[in-house]
Amino acid sequence: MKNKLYELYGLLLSHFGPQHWWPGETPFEIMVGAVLTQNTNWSNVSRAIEGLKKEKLLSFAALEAMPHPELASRIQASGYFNLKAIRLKNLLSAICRDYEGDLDRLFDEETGRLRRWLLTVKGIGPETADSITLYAAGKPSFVVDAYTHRILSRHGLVPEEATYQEMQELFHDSLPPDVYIFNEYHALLVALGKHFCKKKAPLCPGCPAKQWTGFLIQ
DNA sequence: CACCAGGCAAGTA
DNA sequence: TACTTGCATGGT
Repeated sequence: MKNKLYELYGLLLSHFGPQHWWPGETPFEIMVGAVLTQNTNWSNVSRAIEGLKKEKLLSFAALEAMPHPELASRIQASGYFNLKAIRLKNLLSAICRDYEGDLDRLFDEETGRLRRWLLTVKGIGPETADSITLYAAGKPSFVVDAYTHRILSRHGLVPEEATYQEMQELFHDSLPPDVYIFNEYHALLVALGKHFCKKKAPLCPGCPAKQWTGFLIQ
């Protein structure tokens, strides 16, 4: 009862079951997906990634060498394709510059160092940095997204104007720094958000998911 | 038809 | 510092 966030985790896990994120097979694929899914439905991202896979182009070397117009057209289905082509290239170029193009070396960095390095890349913001850190590198940095903010604020657990850092600290202070828990918890919040906490949905006292909101509202 | 989706950076005052 | 705007596809 004193740690609502940890309690919510258990409740979500028992209702939705393990989500087994990220939906990607390799750290590289996860990193690419993290950039492509910025403000975008996953089904569109998935189409773009499957297209690259089909042509055997989903590799560091292939994408790094690909001219901008071709990369943009190949990721068209993910939306914002010109922007995302540049962002992906920025990231790959920076890895070449600072880590000799060696993803394993980048992902061997200590959690905080890795996250801060990712944030220096233009086009990588806090959520994308944390997604890569947690899901591609396997380090415990909690991912906060639009659903997380909506769910927390609608339950009165944070003010509407809470910042990314404030929400992340709330999770970091409430949970053991466990990669498995961070992984599942974020995925479960997305699952919950998709079902019951959409933008236009009624606020939580009246929302349809009585099973999980009941205990939070009291 | 309008609205939304697992953001981010640049522009304006 | 505090808002606002551009980026773009595909599903409901």
